[in-house]
Amino acid sequence: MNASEDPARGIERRGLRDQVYDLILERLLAGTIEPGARLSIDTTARELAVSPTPVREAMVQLERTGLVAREPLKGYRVMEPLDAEQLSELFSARIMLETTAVTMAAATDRQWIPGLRSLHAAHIEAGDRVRDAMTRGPVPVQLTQEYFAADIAFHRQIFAAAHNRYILDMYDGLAALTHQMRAAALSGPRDVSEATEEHAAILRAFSSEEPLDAIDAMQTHMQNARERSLTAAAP
Amino acid sequence: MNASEDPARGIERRGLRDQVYDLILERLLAGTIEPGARLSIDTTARELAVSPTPVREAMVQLERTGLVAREPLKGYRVMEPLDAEQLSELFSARIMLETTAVTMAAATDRQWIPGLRSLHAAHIEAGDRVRDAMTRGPVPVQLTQEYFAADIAFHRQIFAAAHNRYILDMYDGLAALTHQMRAAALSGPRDVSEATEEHAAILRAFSSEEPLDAIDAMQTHMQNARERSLTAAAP
DNA sequence: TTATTATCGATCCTATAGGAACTATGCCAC
DNA sequence: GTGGCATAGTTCCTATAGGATCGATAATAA
Repeated sequence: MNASEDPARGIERRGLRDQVYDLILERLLAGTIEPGARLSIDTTARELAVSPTPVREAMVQLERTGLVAREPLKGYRVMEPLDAEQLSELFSARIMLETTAVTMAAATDRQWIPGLRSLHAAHIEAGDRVRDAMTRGPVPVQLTQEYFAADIAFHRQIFAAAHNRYILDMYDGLAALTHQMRAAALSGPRDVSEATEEHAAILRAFSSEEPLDAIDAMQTHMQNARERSLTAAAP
Repeated sequence: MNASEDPARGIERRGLRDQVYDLILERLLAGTIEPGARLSIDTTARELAVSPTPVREAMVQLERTGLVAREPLKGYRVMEPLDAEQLSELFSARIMLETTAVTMAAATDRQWIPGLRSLHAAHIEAGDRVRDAMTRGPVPVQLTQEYFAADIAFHRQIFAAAHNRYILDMYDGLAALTHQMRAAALSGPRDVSEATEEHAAILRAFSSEEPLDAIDAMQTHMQNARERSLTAAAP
């Protein structure tokens, strides 16, 4: 209605479309909506107290993430979780992207490495909180969300350092699916420990005098991550 | 209005959104709209005799192609043509994708090669028509459009043979920019001859007993294409 | 003459209403 | 009992109208 009611919100100026997009994306990544369920346009609009138009725009944008599917004249549906074949293709695509990004990033002046180090520290802290919560029962959704966000931020920093906007966009396009996949694959505290340690190895290689070693470290990380997800997906 | 007027169109069922998307994309790729010009929502809606809502949805979808940019509360603009840095990044991204796709495709059973051969023949025919038109003055827009479409179809077949939907989506996401870039770089009949010959080399390698040679052929093609675009962009 | 401010026009953004299509339920015929 | 058909409900899709914002022009003051 009156978006300028709160002057403290400053220069949001994003329009309703992006806010609706963030809200629905948050719901989808939380996994509370069952796969295959229909995402009604105006039901969602009523729930969020907006008109269907911005919801419709957000849905178009959500198609790009691969989390929802559109059937013309039938509406939107929540995508089913990835099967084994899709999982394999997703990892192949990620390996291609990450390998290229690491190679490009290793050829730069590496001024961005302090930033990567702090992101790594944040990832470790989030991992500690998750492992700590694991000892006391089911892990709250918000903790795992923060953990995955920190993980993605670490990888994304490497892509940003590669200085290629198109490859960065490709990674962002896969980020939502990767997040969803990992949420389904996170099985125990060992996954967290292994992931943070592999990240540390990548960081060490970048900081060393042989930054090209980061390529091998990243490929090791990817292969281990693939195995971790496969063992979790096929019980 | 009444989309069911023609019963022979069968089960299109695409809704207005995709039709509007195709129309605007066609206009953008034709290059008749000057860069930086504003794409008014309801002006476009009036021109196409539809309501602003499907136009708005098509615009969201067009953002993904990189041909239009959105400024919240200010509308959409036609993107400026790619500068040298963006051009370099685009080629780096394409080389990554094409190299990976060729490697994957070479490892398959290669039943798709007859299809690639016919696409190559169509590409040659379209190239002949363009070169023929070049001798008689300015080339009609439709001919160059068909030529680029045949070129993209050739590459896309290789991506389809790689059997990775995510990498295929990445290629599709770059296709519009590639098309636009090539339209600005097409300078003379030599470009057409070289491109078709390089495609022929890729096809020969795929058909040979050493399909992995197609990787080298593709990389040669990419590097030559990069040089052709650079010489055309910097007169 | 220059800088600031107020006003006007155009456009985007949002909300509401009506028509069209799809899904599901119930009925009838075989 | 089963298959086909008609009808009702729900939802998507499109169109129109009103409020808010941005950019530009013109007028005024220094």
